[in-house]
This record gives sequence, C-alpha cells and structure tokens, in this order.
Amino acid sequence: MKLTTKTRYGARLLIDLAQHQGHGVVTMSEISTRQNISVKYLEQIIRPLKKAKLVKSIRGPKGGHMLAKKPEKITLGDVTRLFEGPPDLVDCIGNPEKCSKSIDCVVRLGWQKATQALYKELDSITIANLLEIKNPDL
Amino acid sequence: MKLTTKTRYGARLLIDLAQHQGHGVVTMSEISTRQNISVKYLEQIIRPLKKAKLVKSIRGPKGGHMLAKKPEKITLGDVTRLFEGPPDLVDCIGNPEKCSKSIDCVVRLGWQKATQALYKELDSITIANLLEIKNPDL
DNA sequence: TTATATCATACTAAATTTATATATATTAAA
DNA sequence: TTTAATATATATAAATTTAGTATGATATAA
Repeated sequence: MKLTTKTRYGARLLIDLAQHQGHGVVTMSEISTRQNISVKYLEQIIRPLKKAKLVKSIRGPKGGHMLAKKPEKITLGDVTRLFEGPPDLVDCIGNPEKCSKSIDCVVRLGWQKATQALYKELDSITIANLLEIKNPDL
Repeated sequence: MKLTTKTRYGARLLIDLAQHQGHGVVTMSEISTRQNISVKYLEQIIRPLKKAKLVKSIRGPKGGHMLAKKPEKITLGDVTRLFEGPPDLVDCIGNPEKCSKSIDCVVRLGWQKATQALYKELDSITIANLLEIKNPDL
C-alpha cells in the first residue's frame, strides 16, 4: 500500500509552487530542476491539478504556473484523491457489485473505517502546514 | 492506493477460519469453495499467516488449518502489515536515503502522520469485531 | 502403503506504473 | 507578424508489480 509517484510528485509540485509563487509564476523547467522530475512527467501530473482547480497557468512566453488557492486551503487529501482514484482501499466499497462475495464480505466495513481514518488525517494536513514544519520561524 | 488481493484474501481466510474453527480444522478446499479463491493461491496466502503465528496447520489426511490466536487478538493491522510490506505510504519514511530529496521533502512527515492514523484504525479492528458486525445477535 | 492433505518453489500472463516521445496550440515580445 | 518560449494532448514503451498457475515434494492417518 504505497502511494504512486504521481501523488508524491504532485504534492512536491504544489509545495514548490507555494514556496516560489511570491515571485510570480513558476515554470515547469524550474520545478523540474529543483525537484529532479522530468518536465514531460510534470506536465502529466499538473493536468489533474489544474482540472481540480488547485493550480492555474499562464501560457506563452513569461508564462508559468501558480497555486489557484491559498496553501491553507489545499490538503494532502486533495492530492491523494486526485491521483489514487476512488478513496477506497478495496473496490467493493464503492462498487458492491464488483465483489461476488460483497454481501458476506464482513471485512468490507473494516476497510471502509480504515479508509475514512486515513483520509480524515490527510484532509487535516495542508500545504501551509507542511511549509510551517519546514520553516518553523516563518 | 488499494490493498493487494493478498491482503483482502488473507483477511477473508482468517474470517473463514474463525467462522468454522469450532468444528475442528478447516481444509484449503473448503475455504476455496466458500471464498471462491483457488487452493493454490490460498496456499501462497496462508504461508505468511502461519509464519506470523496467526494460523496453525495439521498436515496429512484429516489435516487442515485453524487460527493460532483468538479472533479477538487478530487485527486487520496484523494482516495488512504482513502483505503490504513496510507500513509506509512512501519509501523515504523508512529509508531516507532512498529519496534524493528526503531532507527537503517536507511532505514526508505528512505522509507519516497519515500512515499512523491508518494503522491505528486497522489495529483497532479485530476479526471478532467483524464477525460481530455480521452476526449482531451473537 | 496409499490416499489426502499441506508445503515450497518456479514460472507466466496481465495489469499497472513510470516514464519518454512526438506533435499541436497559445501567446507575449521582438 | 514572426519568433520563441511556454503549455497541452496523445501515443508509445520500458520496467515493475500483481495475480495466478504449474509442478513436485513432504507429512501422516487410515
């Protein structure tokens, strides 16, 4: 049960934007250099973030990206939901018909409770929180 | 972020044993029939469960399997840890050297907190709990 | 000694993840 | 209006992981 790289890179991308958006937009190649992730892969990752209105972009020369919300309003839950698919540890929670045993599957509610606990925690952690941890004096 | 089938099947295996251990040992083929999982795949799944002392077995004719502990003493956390590898959503929590950015990776502590919340919940759910949910009258 | 069951390892196919490559569209500045 | 810097979109490929099968060995009650 690991996060995909897209989720982890997505979080790093948002944090990178938060750290540098004071100086205007941030280009992909800047993020690529700082985070050591290829521009092409970052482009794939930023698309869902834009669709989810977490990031906005300006095209053309001098263009780039910035957060669409305050860092206080973006949580790890937002990013995780976006890249990890439906927030269920098992399919049958969202789609009972997928599991032939779902009626008998007494484990179902257990996984569901755990999933909820996980997302409750993820939803409580904002990008701003994480930056505070890094720079406790700010 | 889904559980592997091994984890889910492992949990169902334990529950199946809990439900039927009153009548003596349970064979793989019985579980296979009830849970609709091939005997060969169940054999792969039960091995870690035996190593972890959650299940014990008797070989030969009339042999079979049974829980090695009371259902009250076995949690979903036990099963999940067994099959999902180290309880970290990202590698760098357990092995900071794996991530070139781990020192800067301010997300690290966030994922760690979420992981802890998840396992805290999983550790609180026992096989006995799950059976109670299924048979609220017992 | 034979039938029945578990135990162990090797192998394979499918799915998913993690990218890279190629081509297109937009737009600010020269 | 041209150019160059940038974003956008789709296709493809390599690597890894997952899920499951196959084969054979081992133990033991009858």
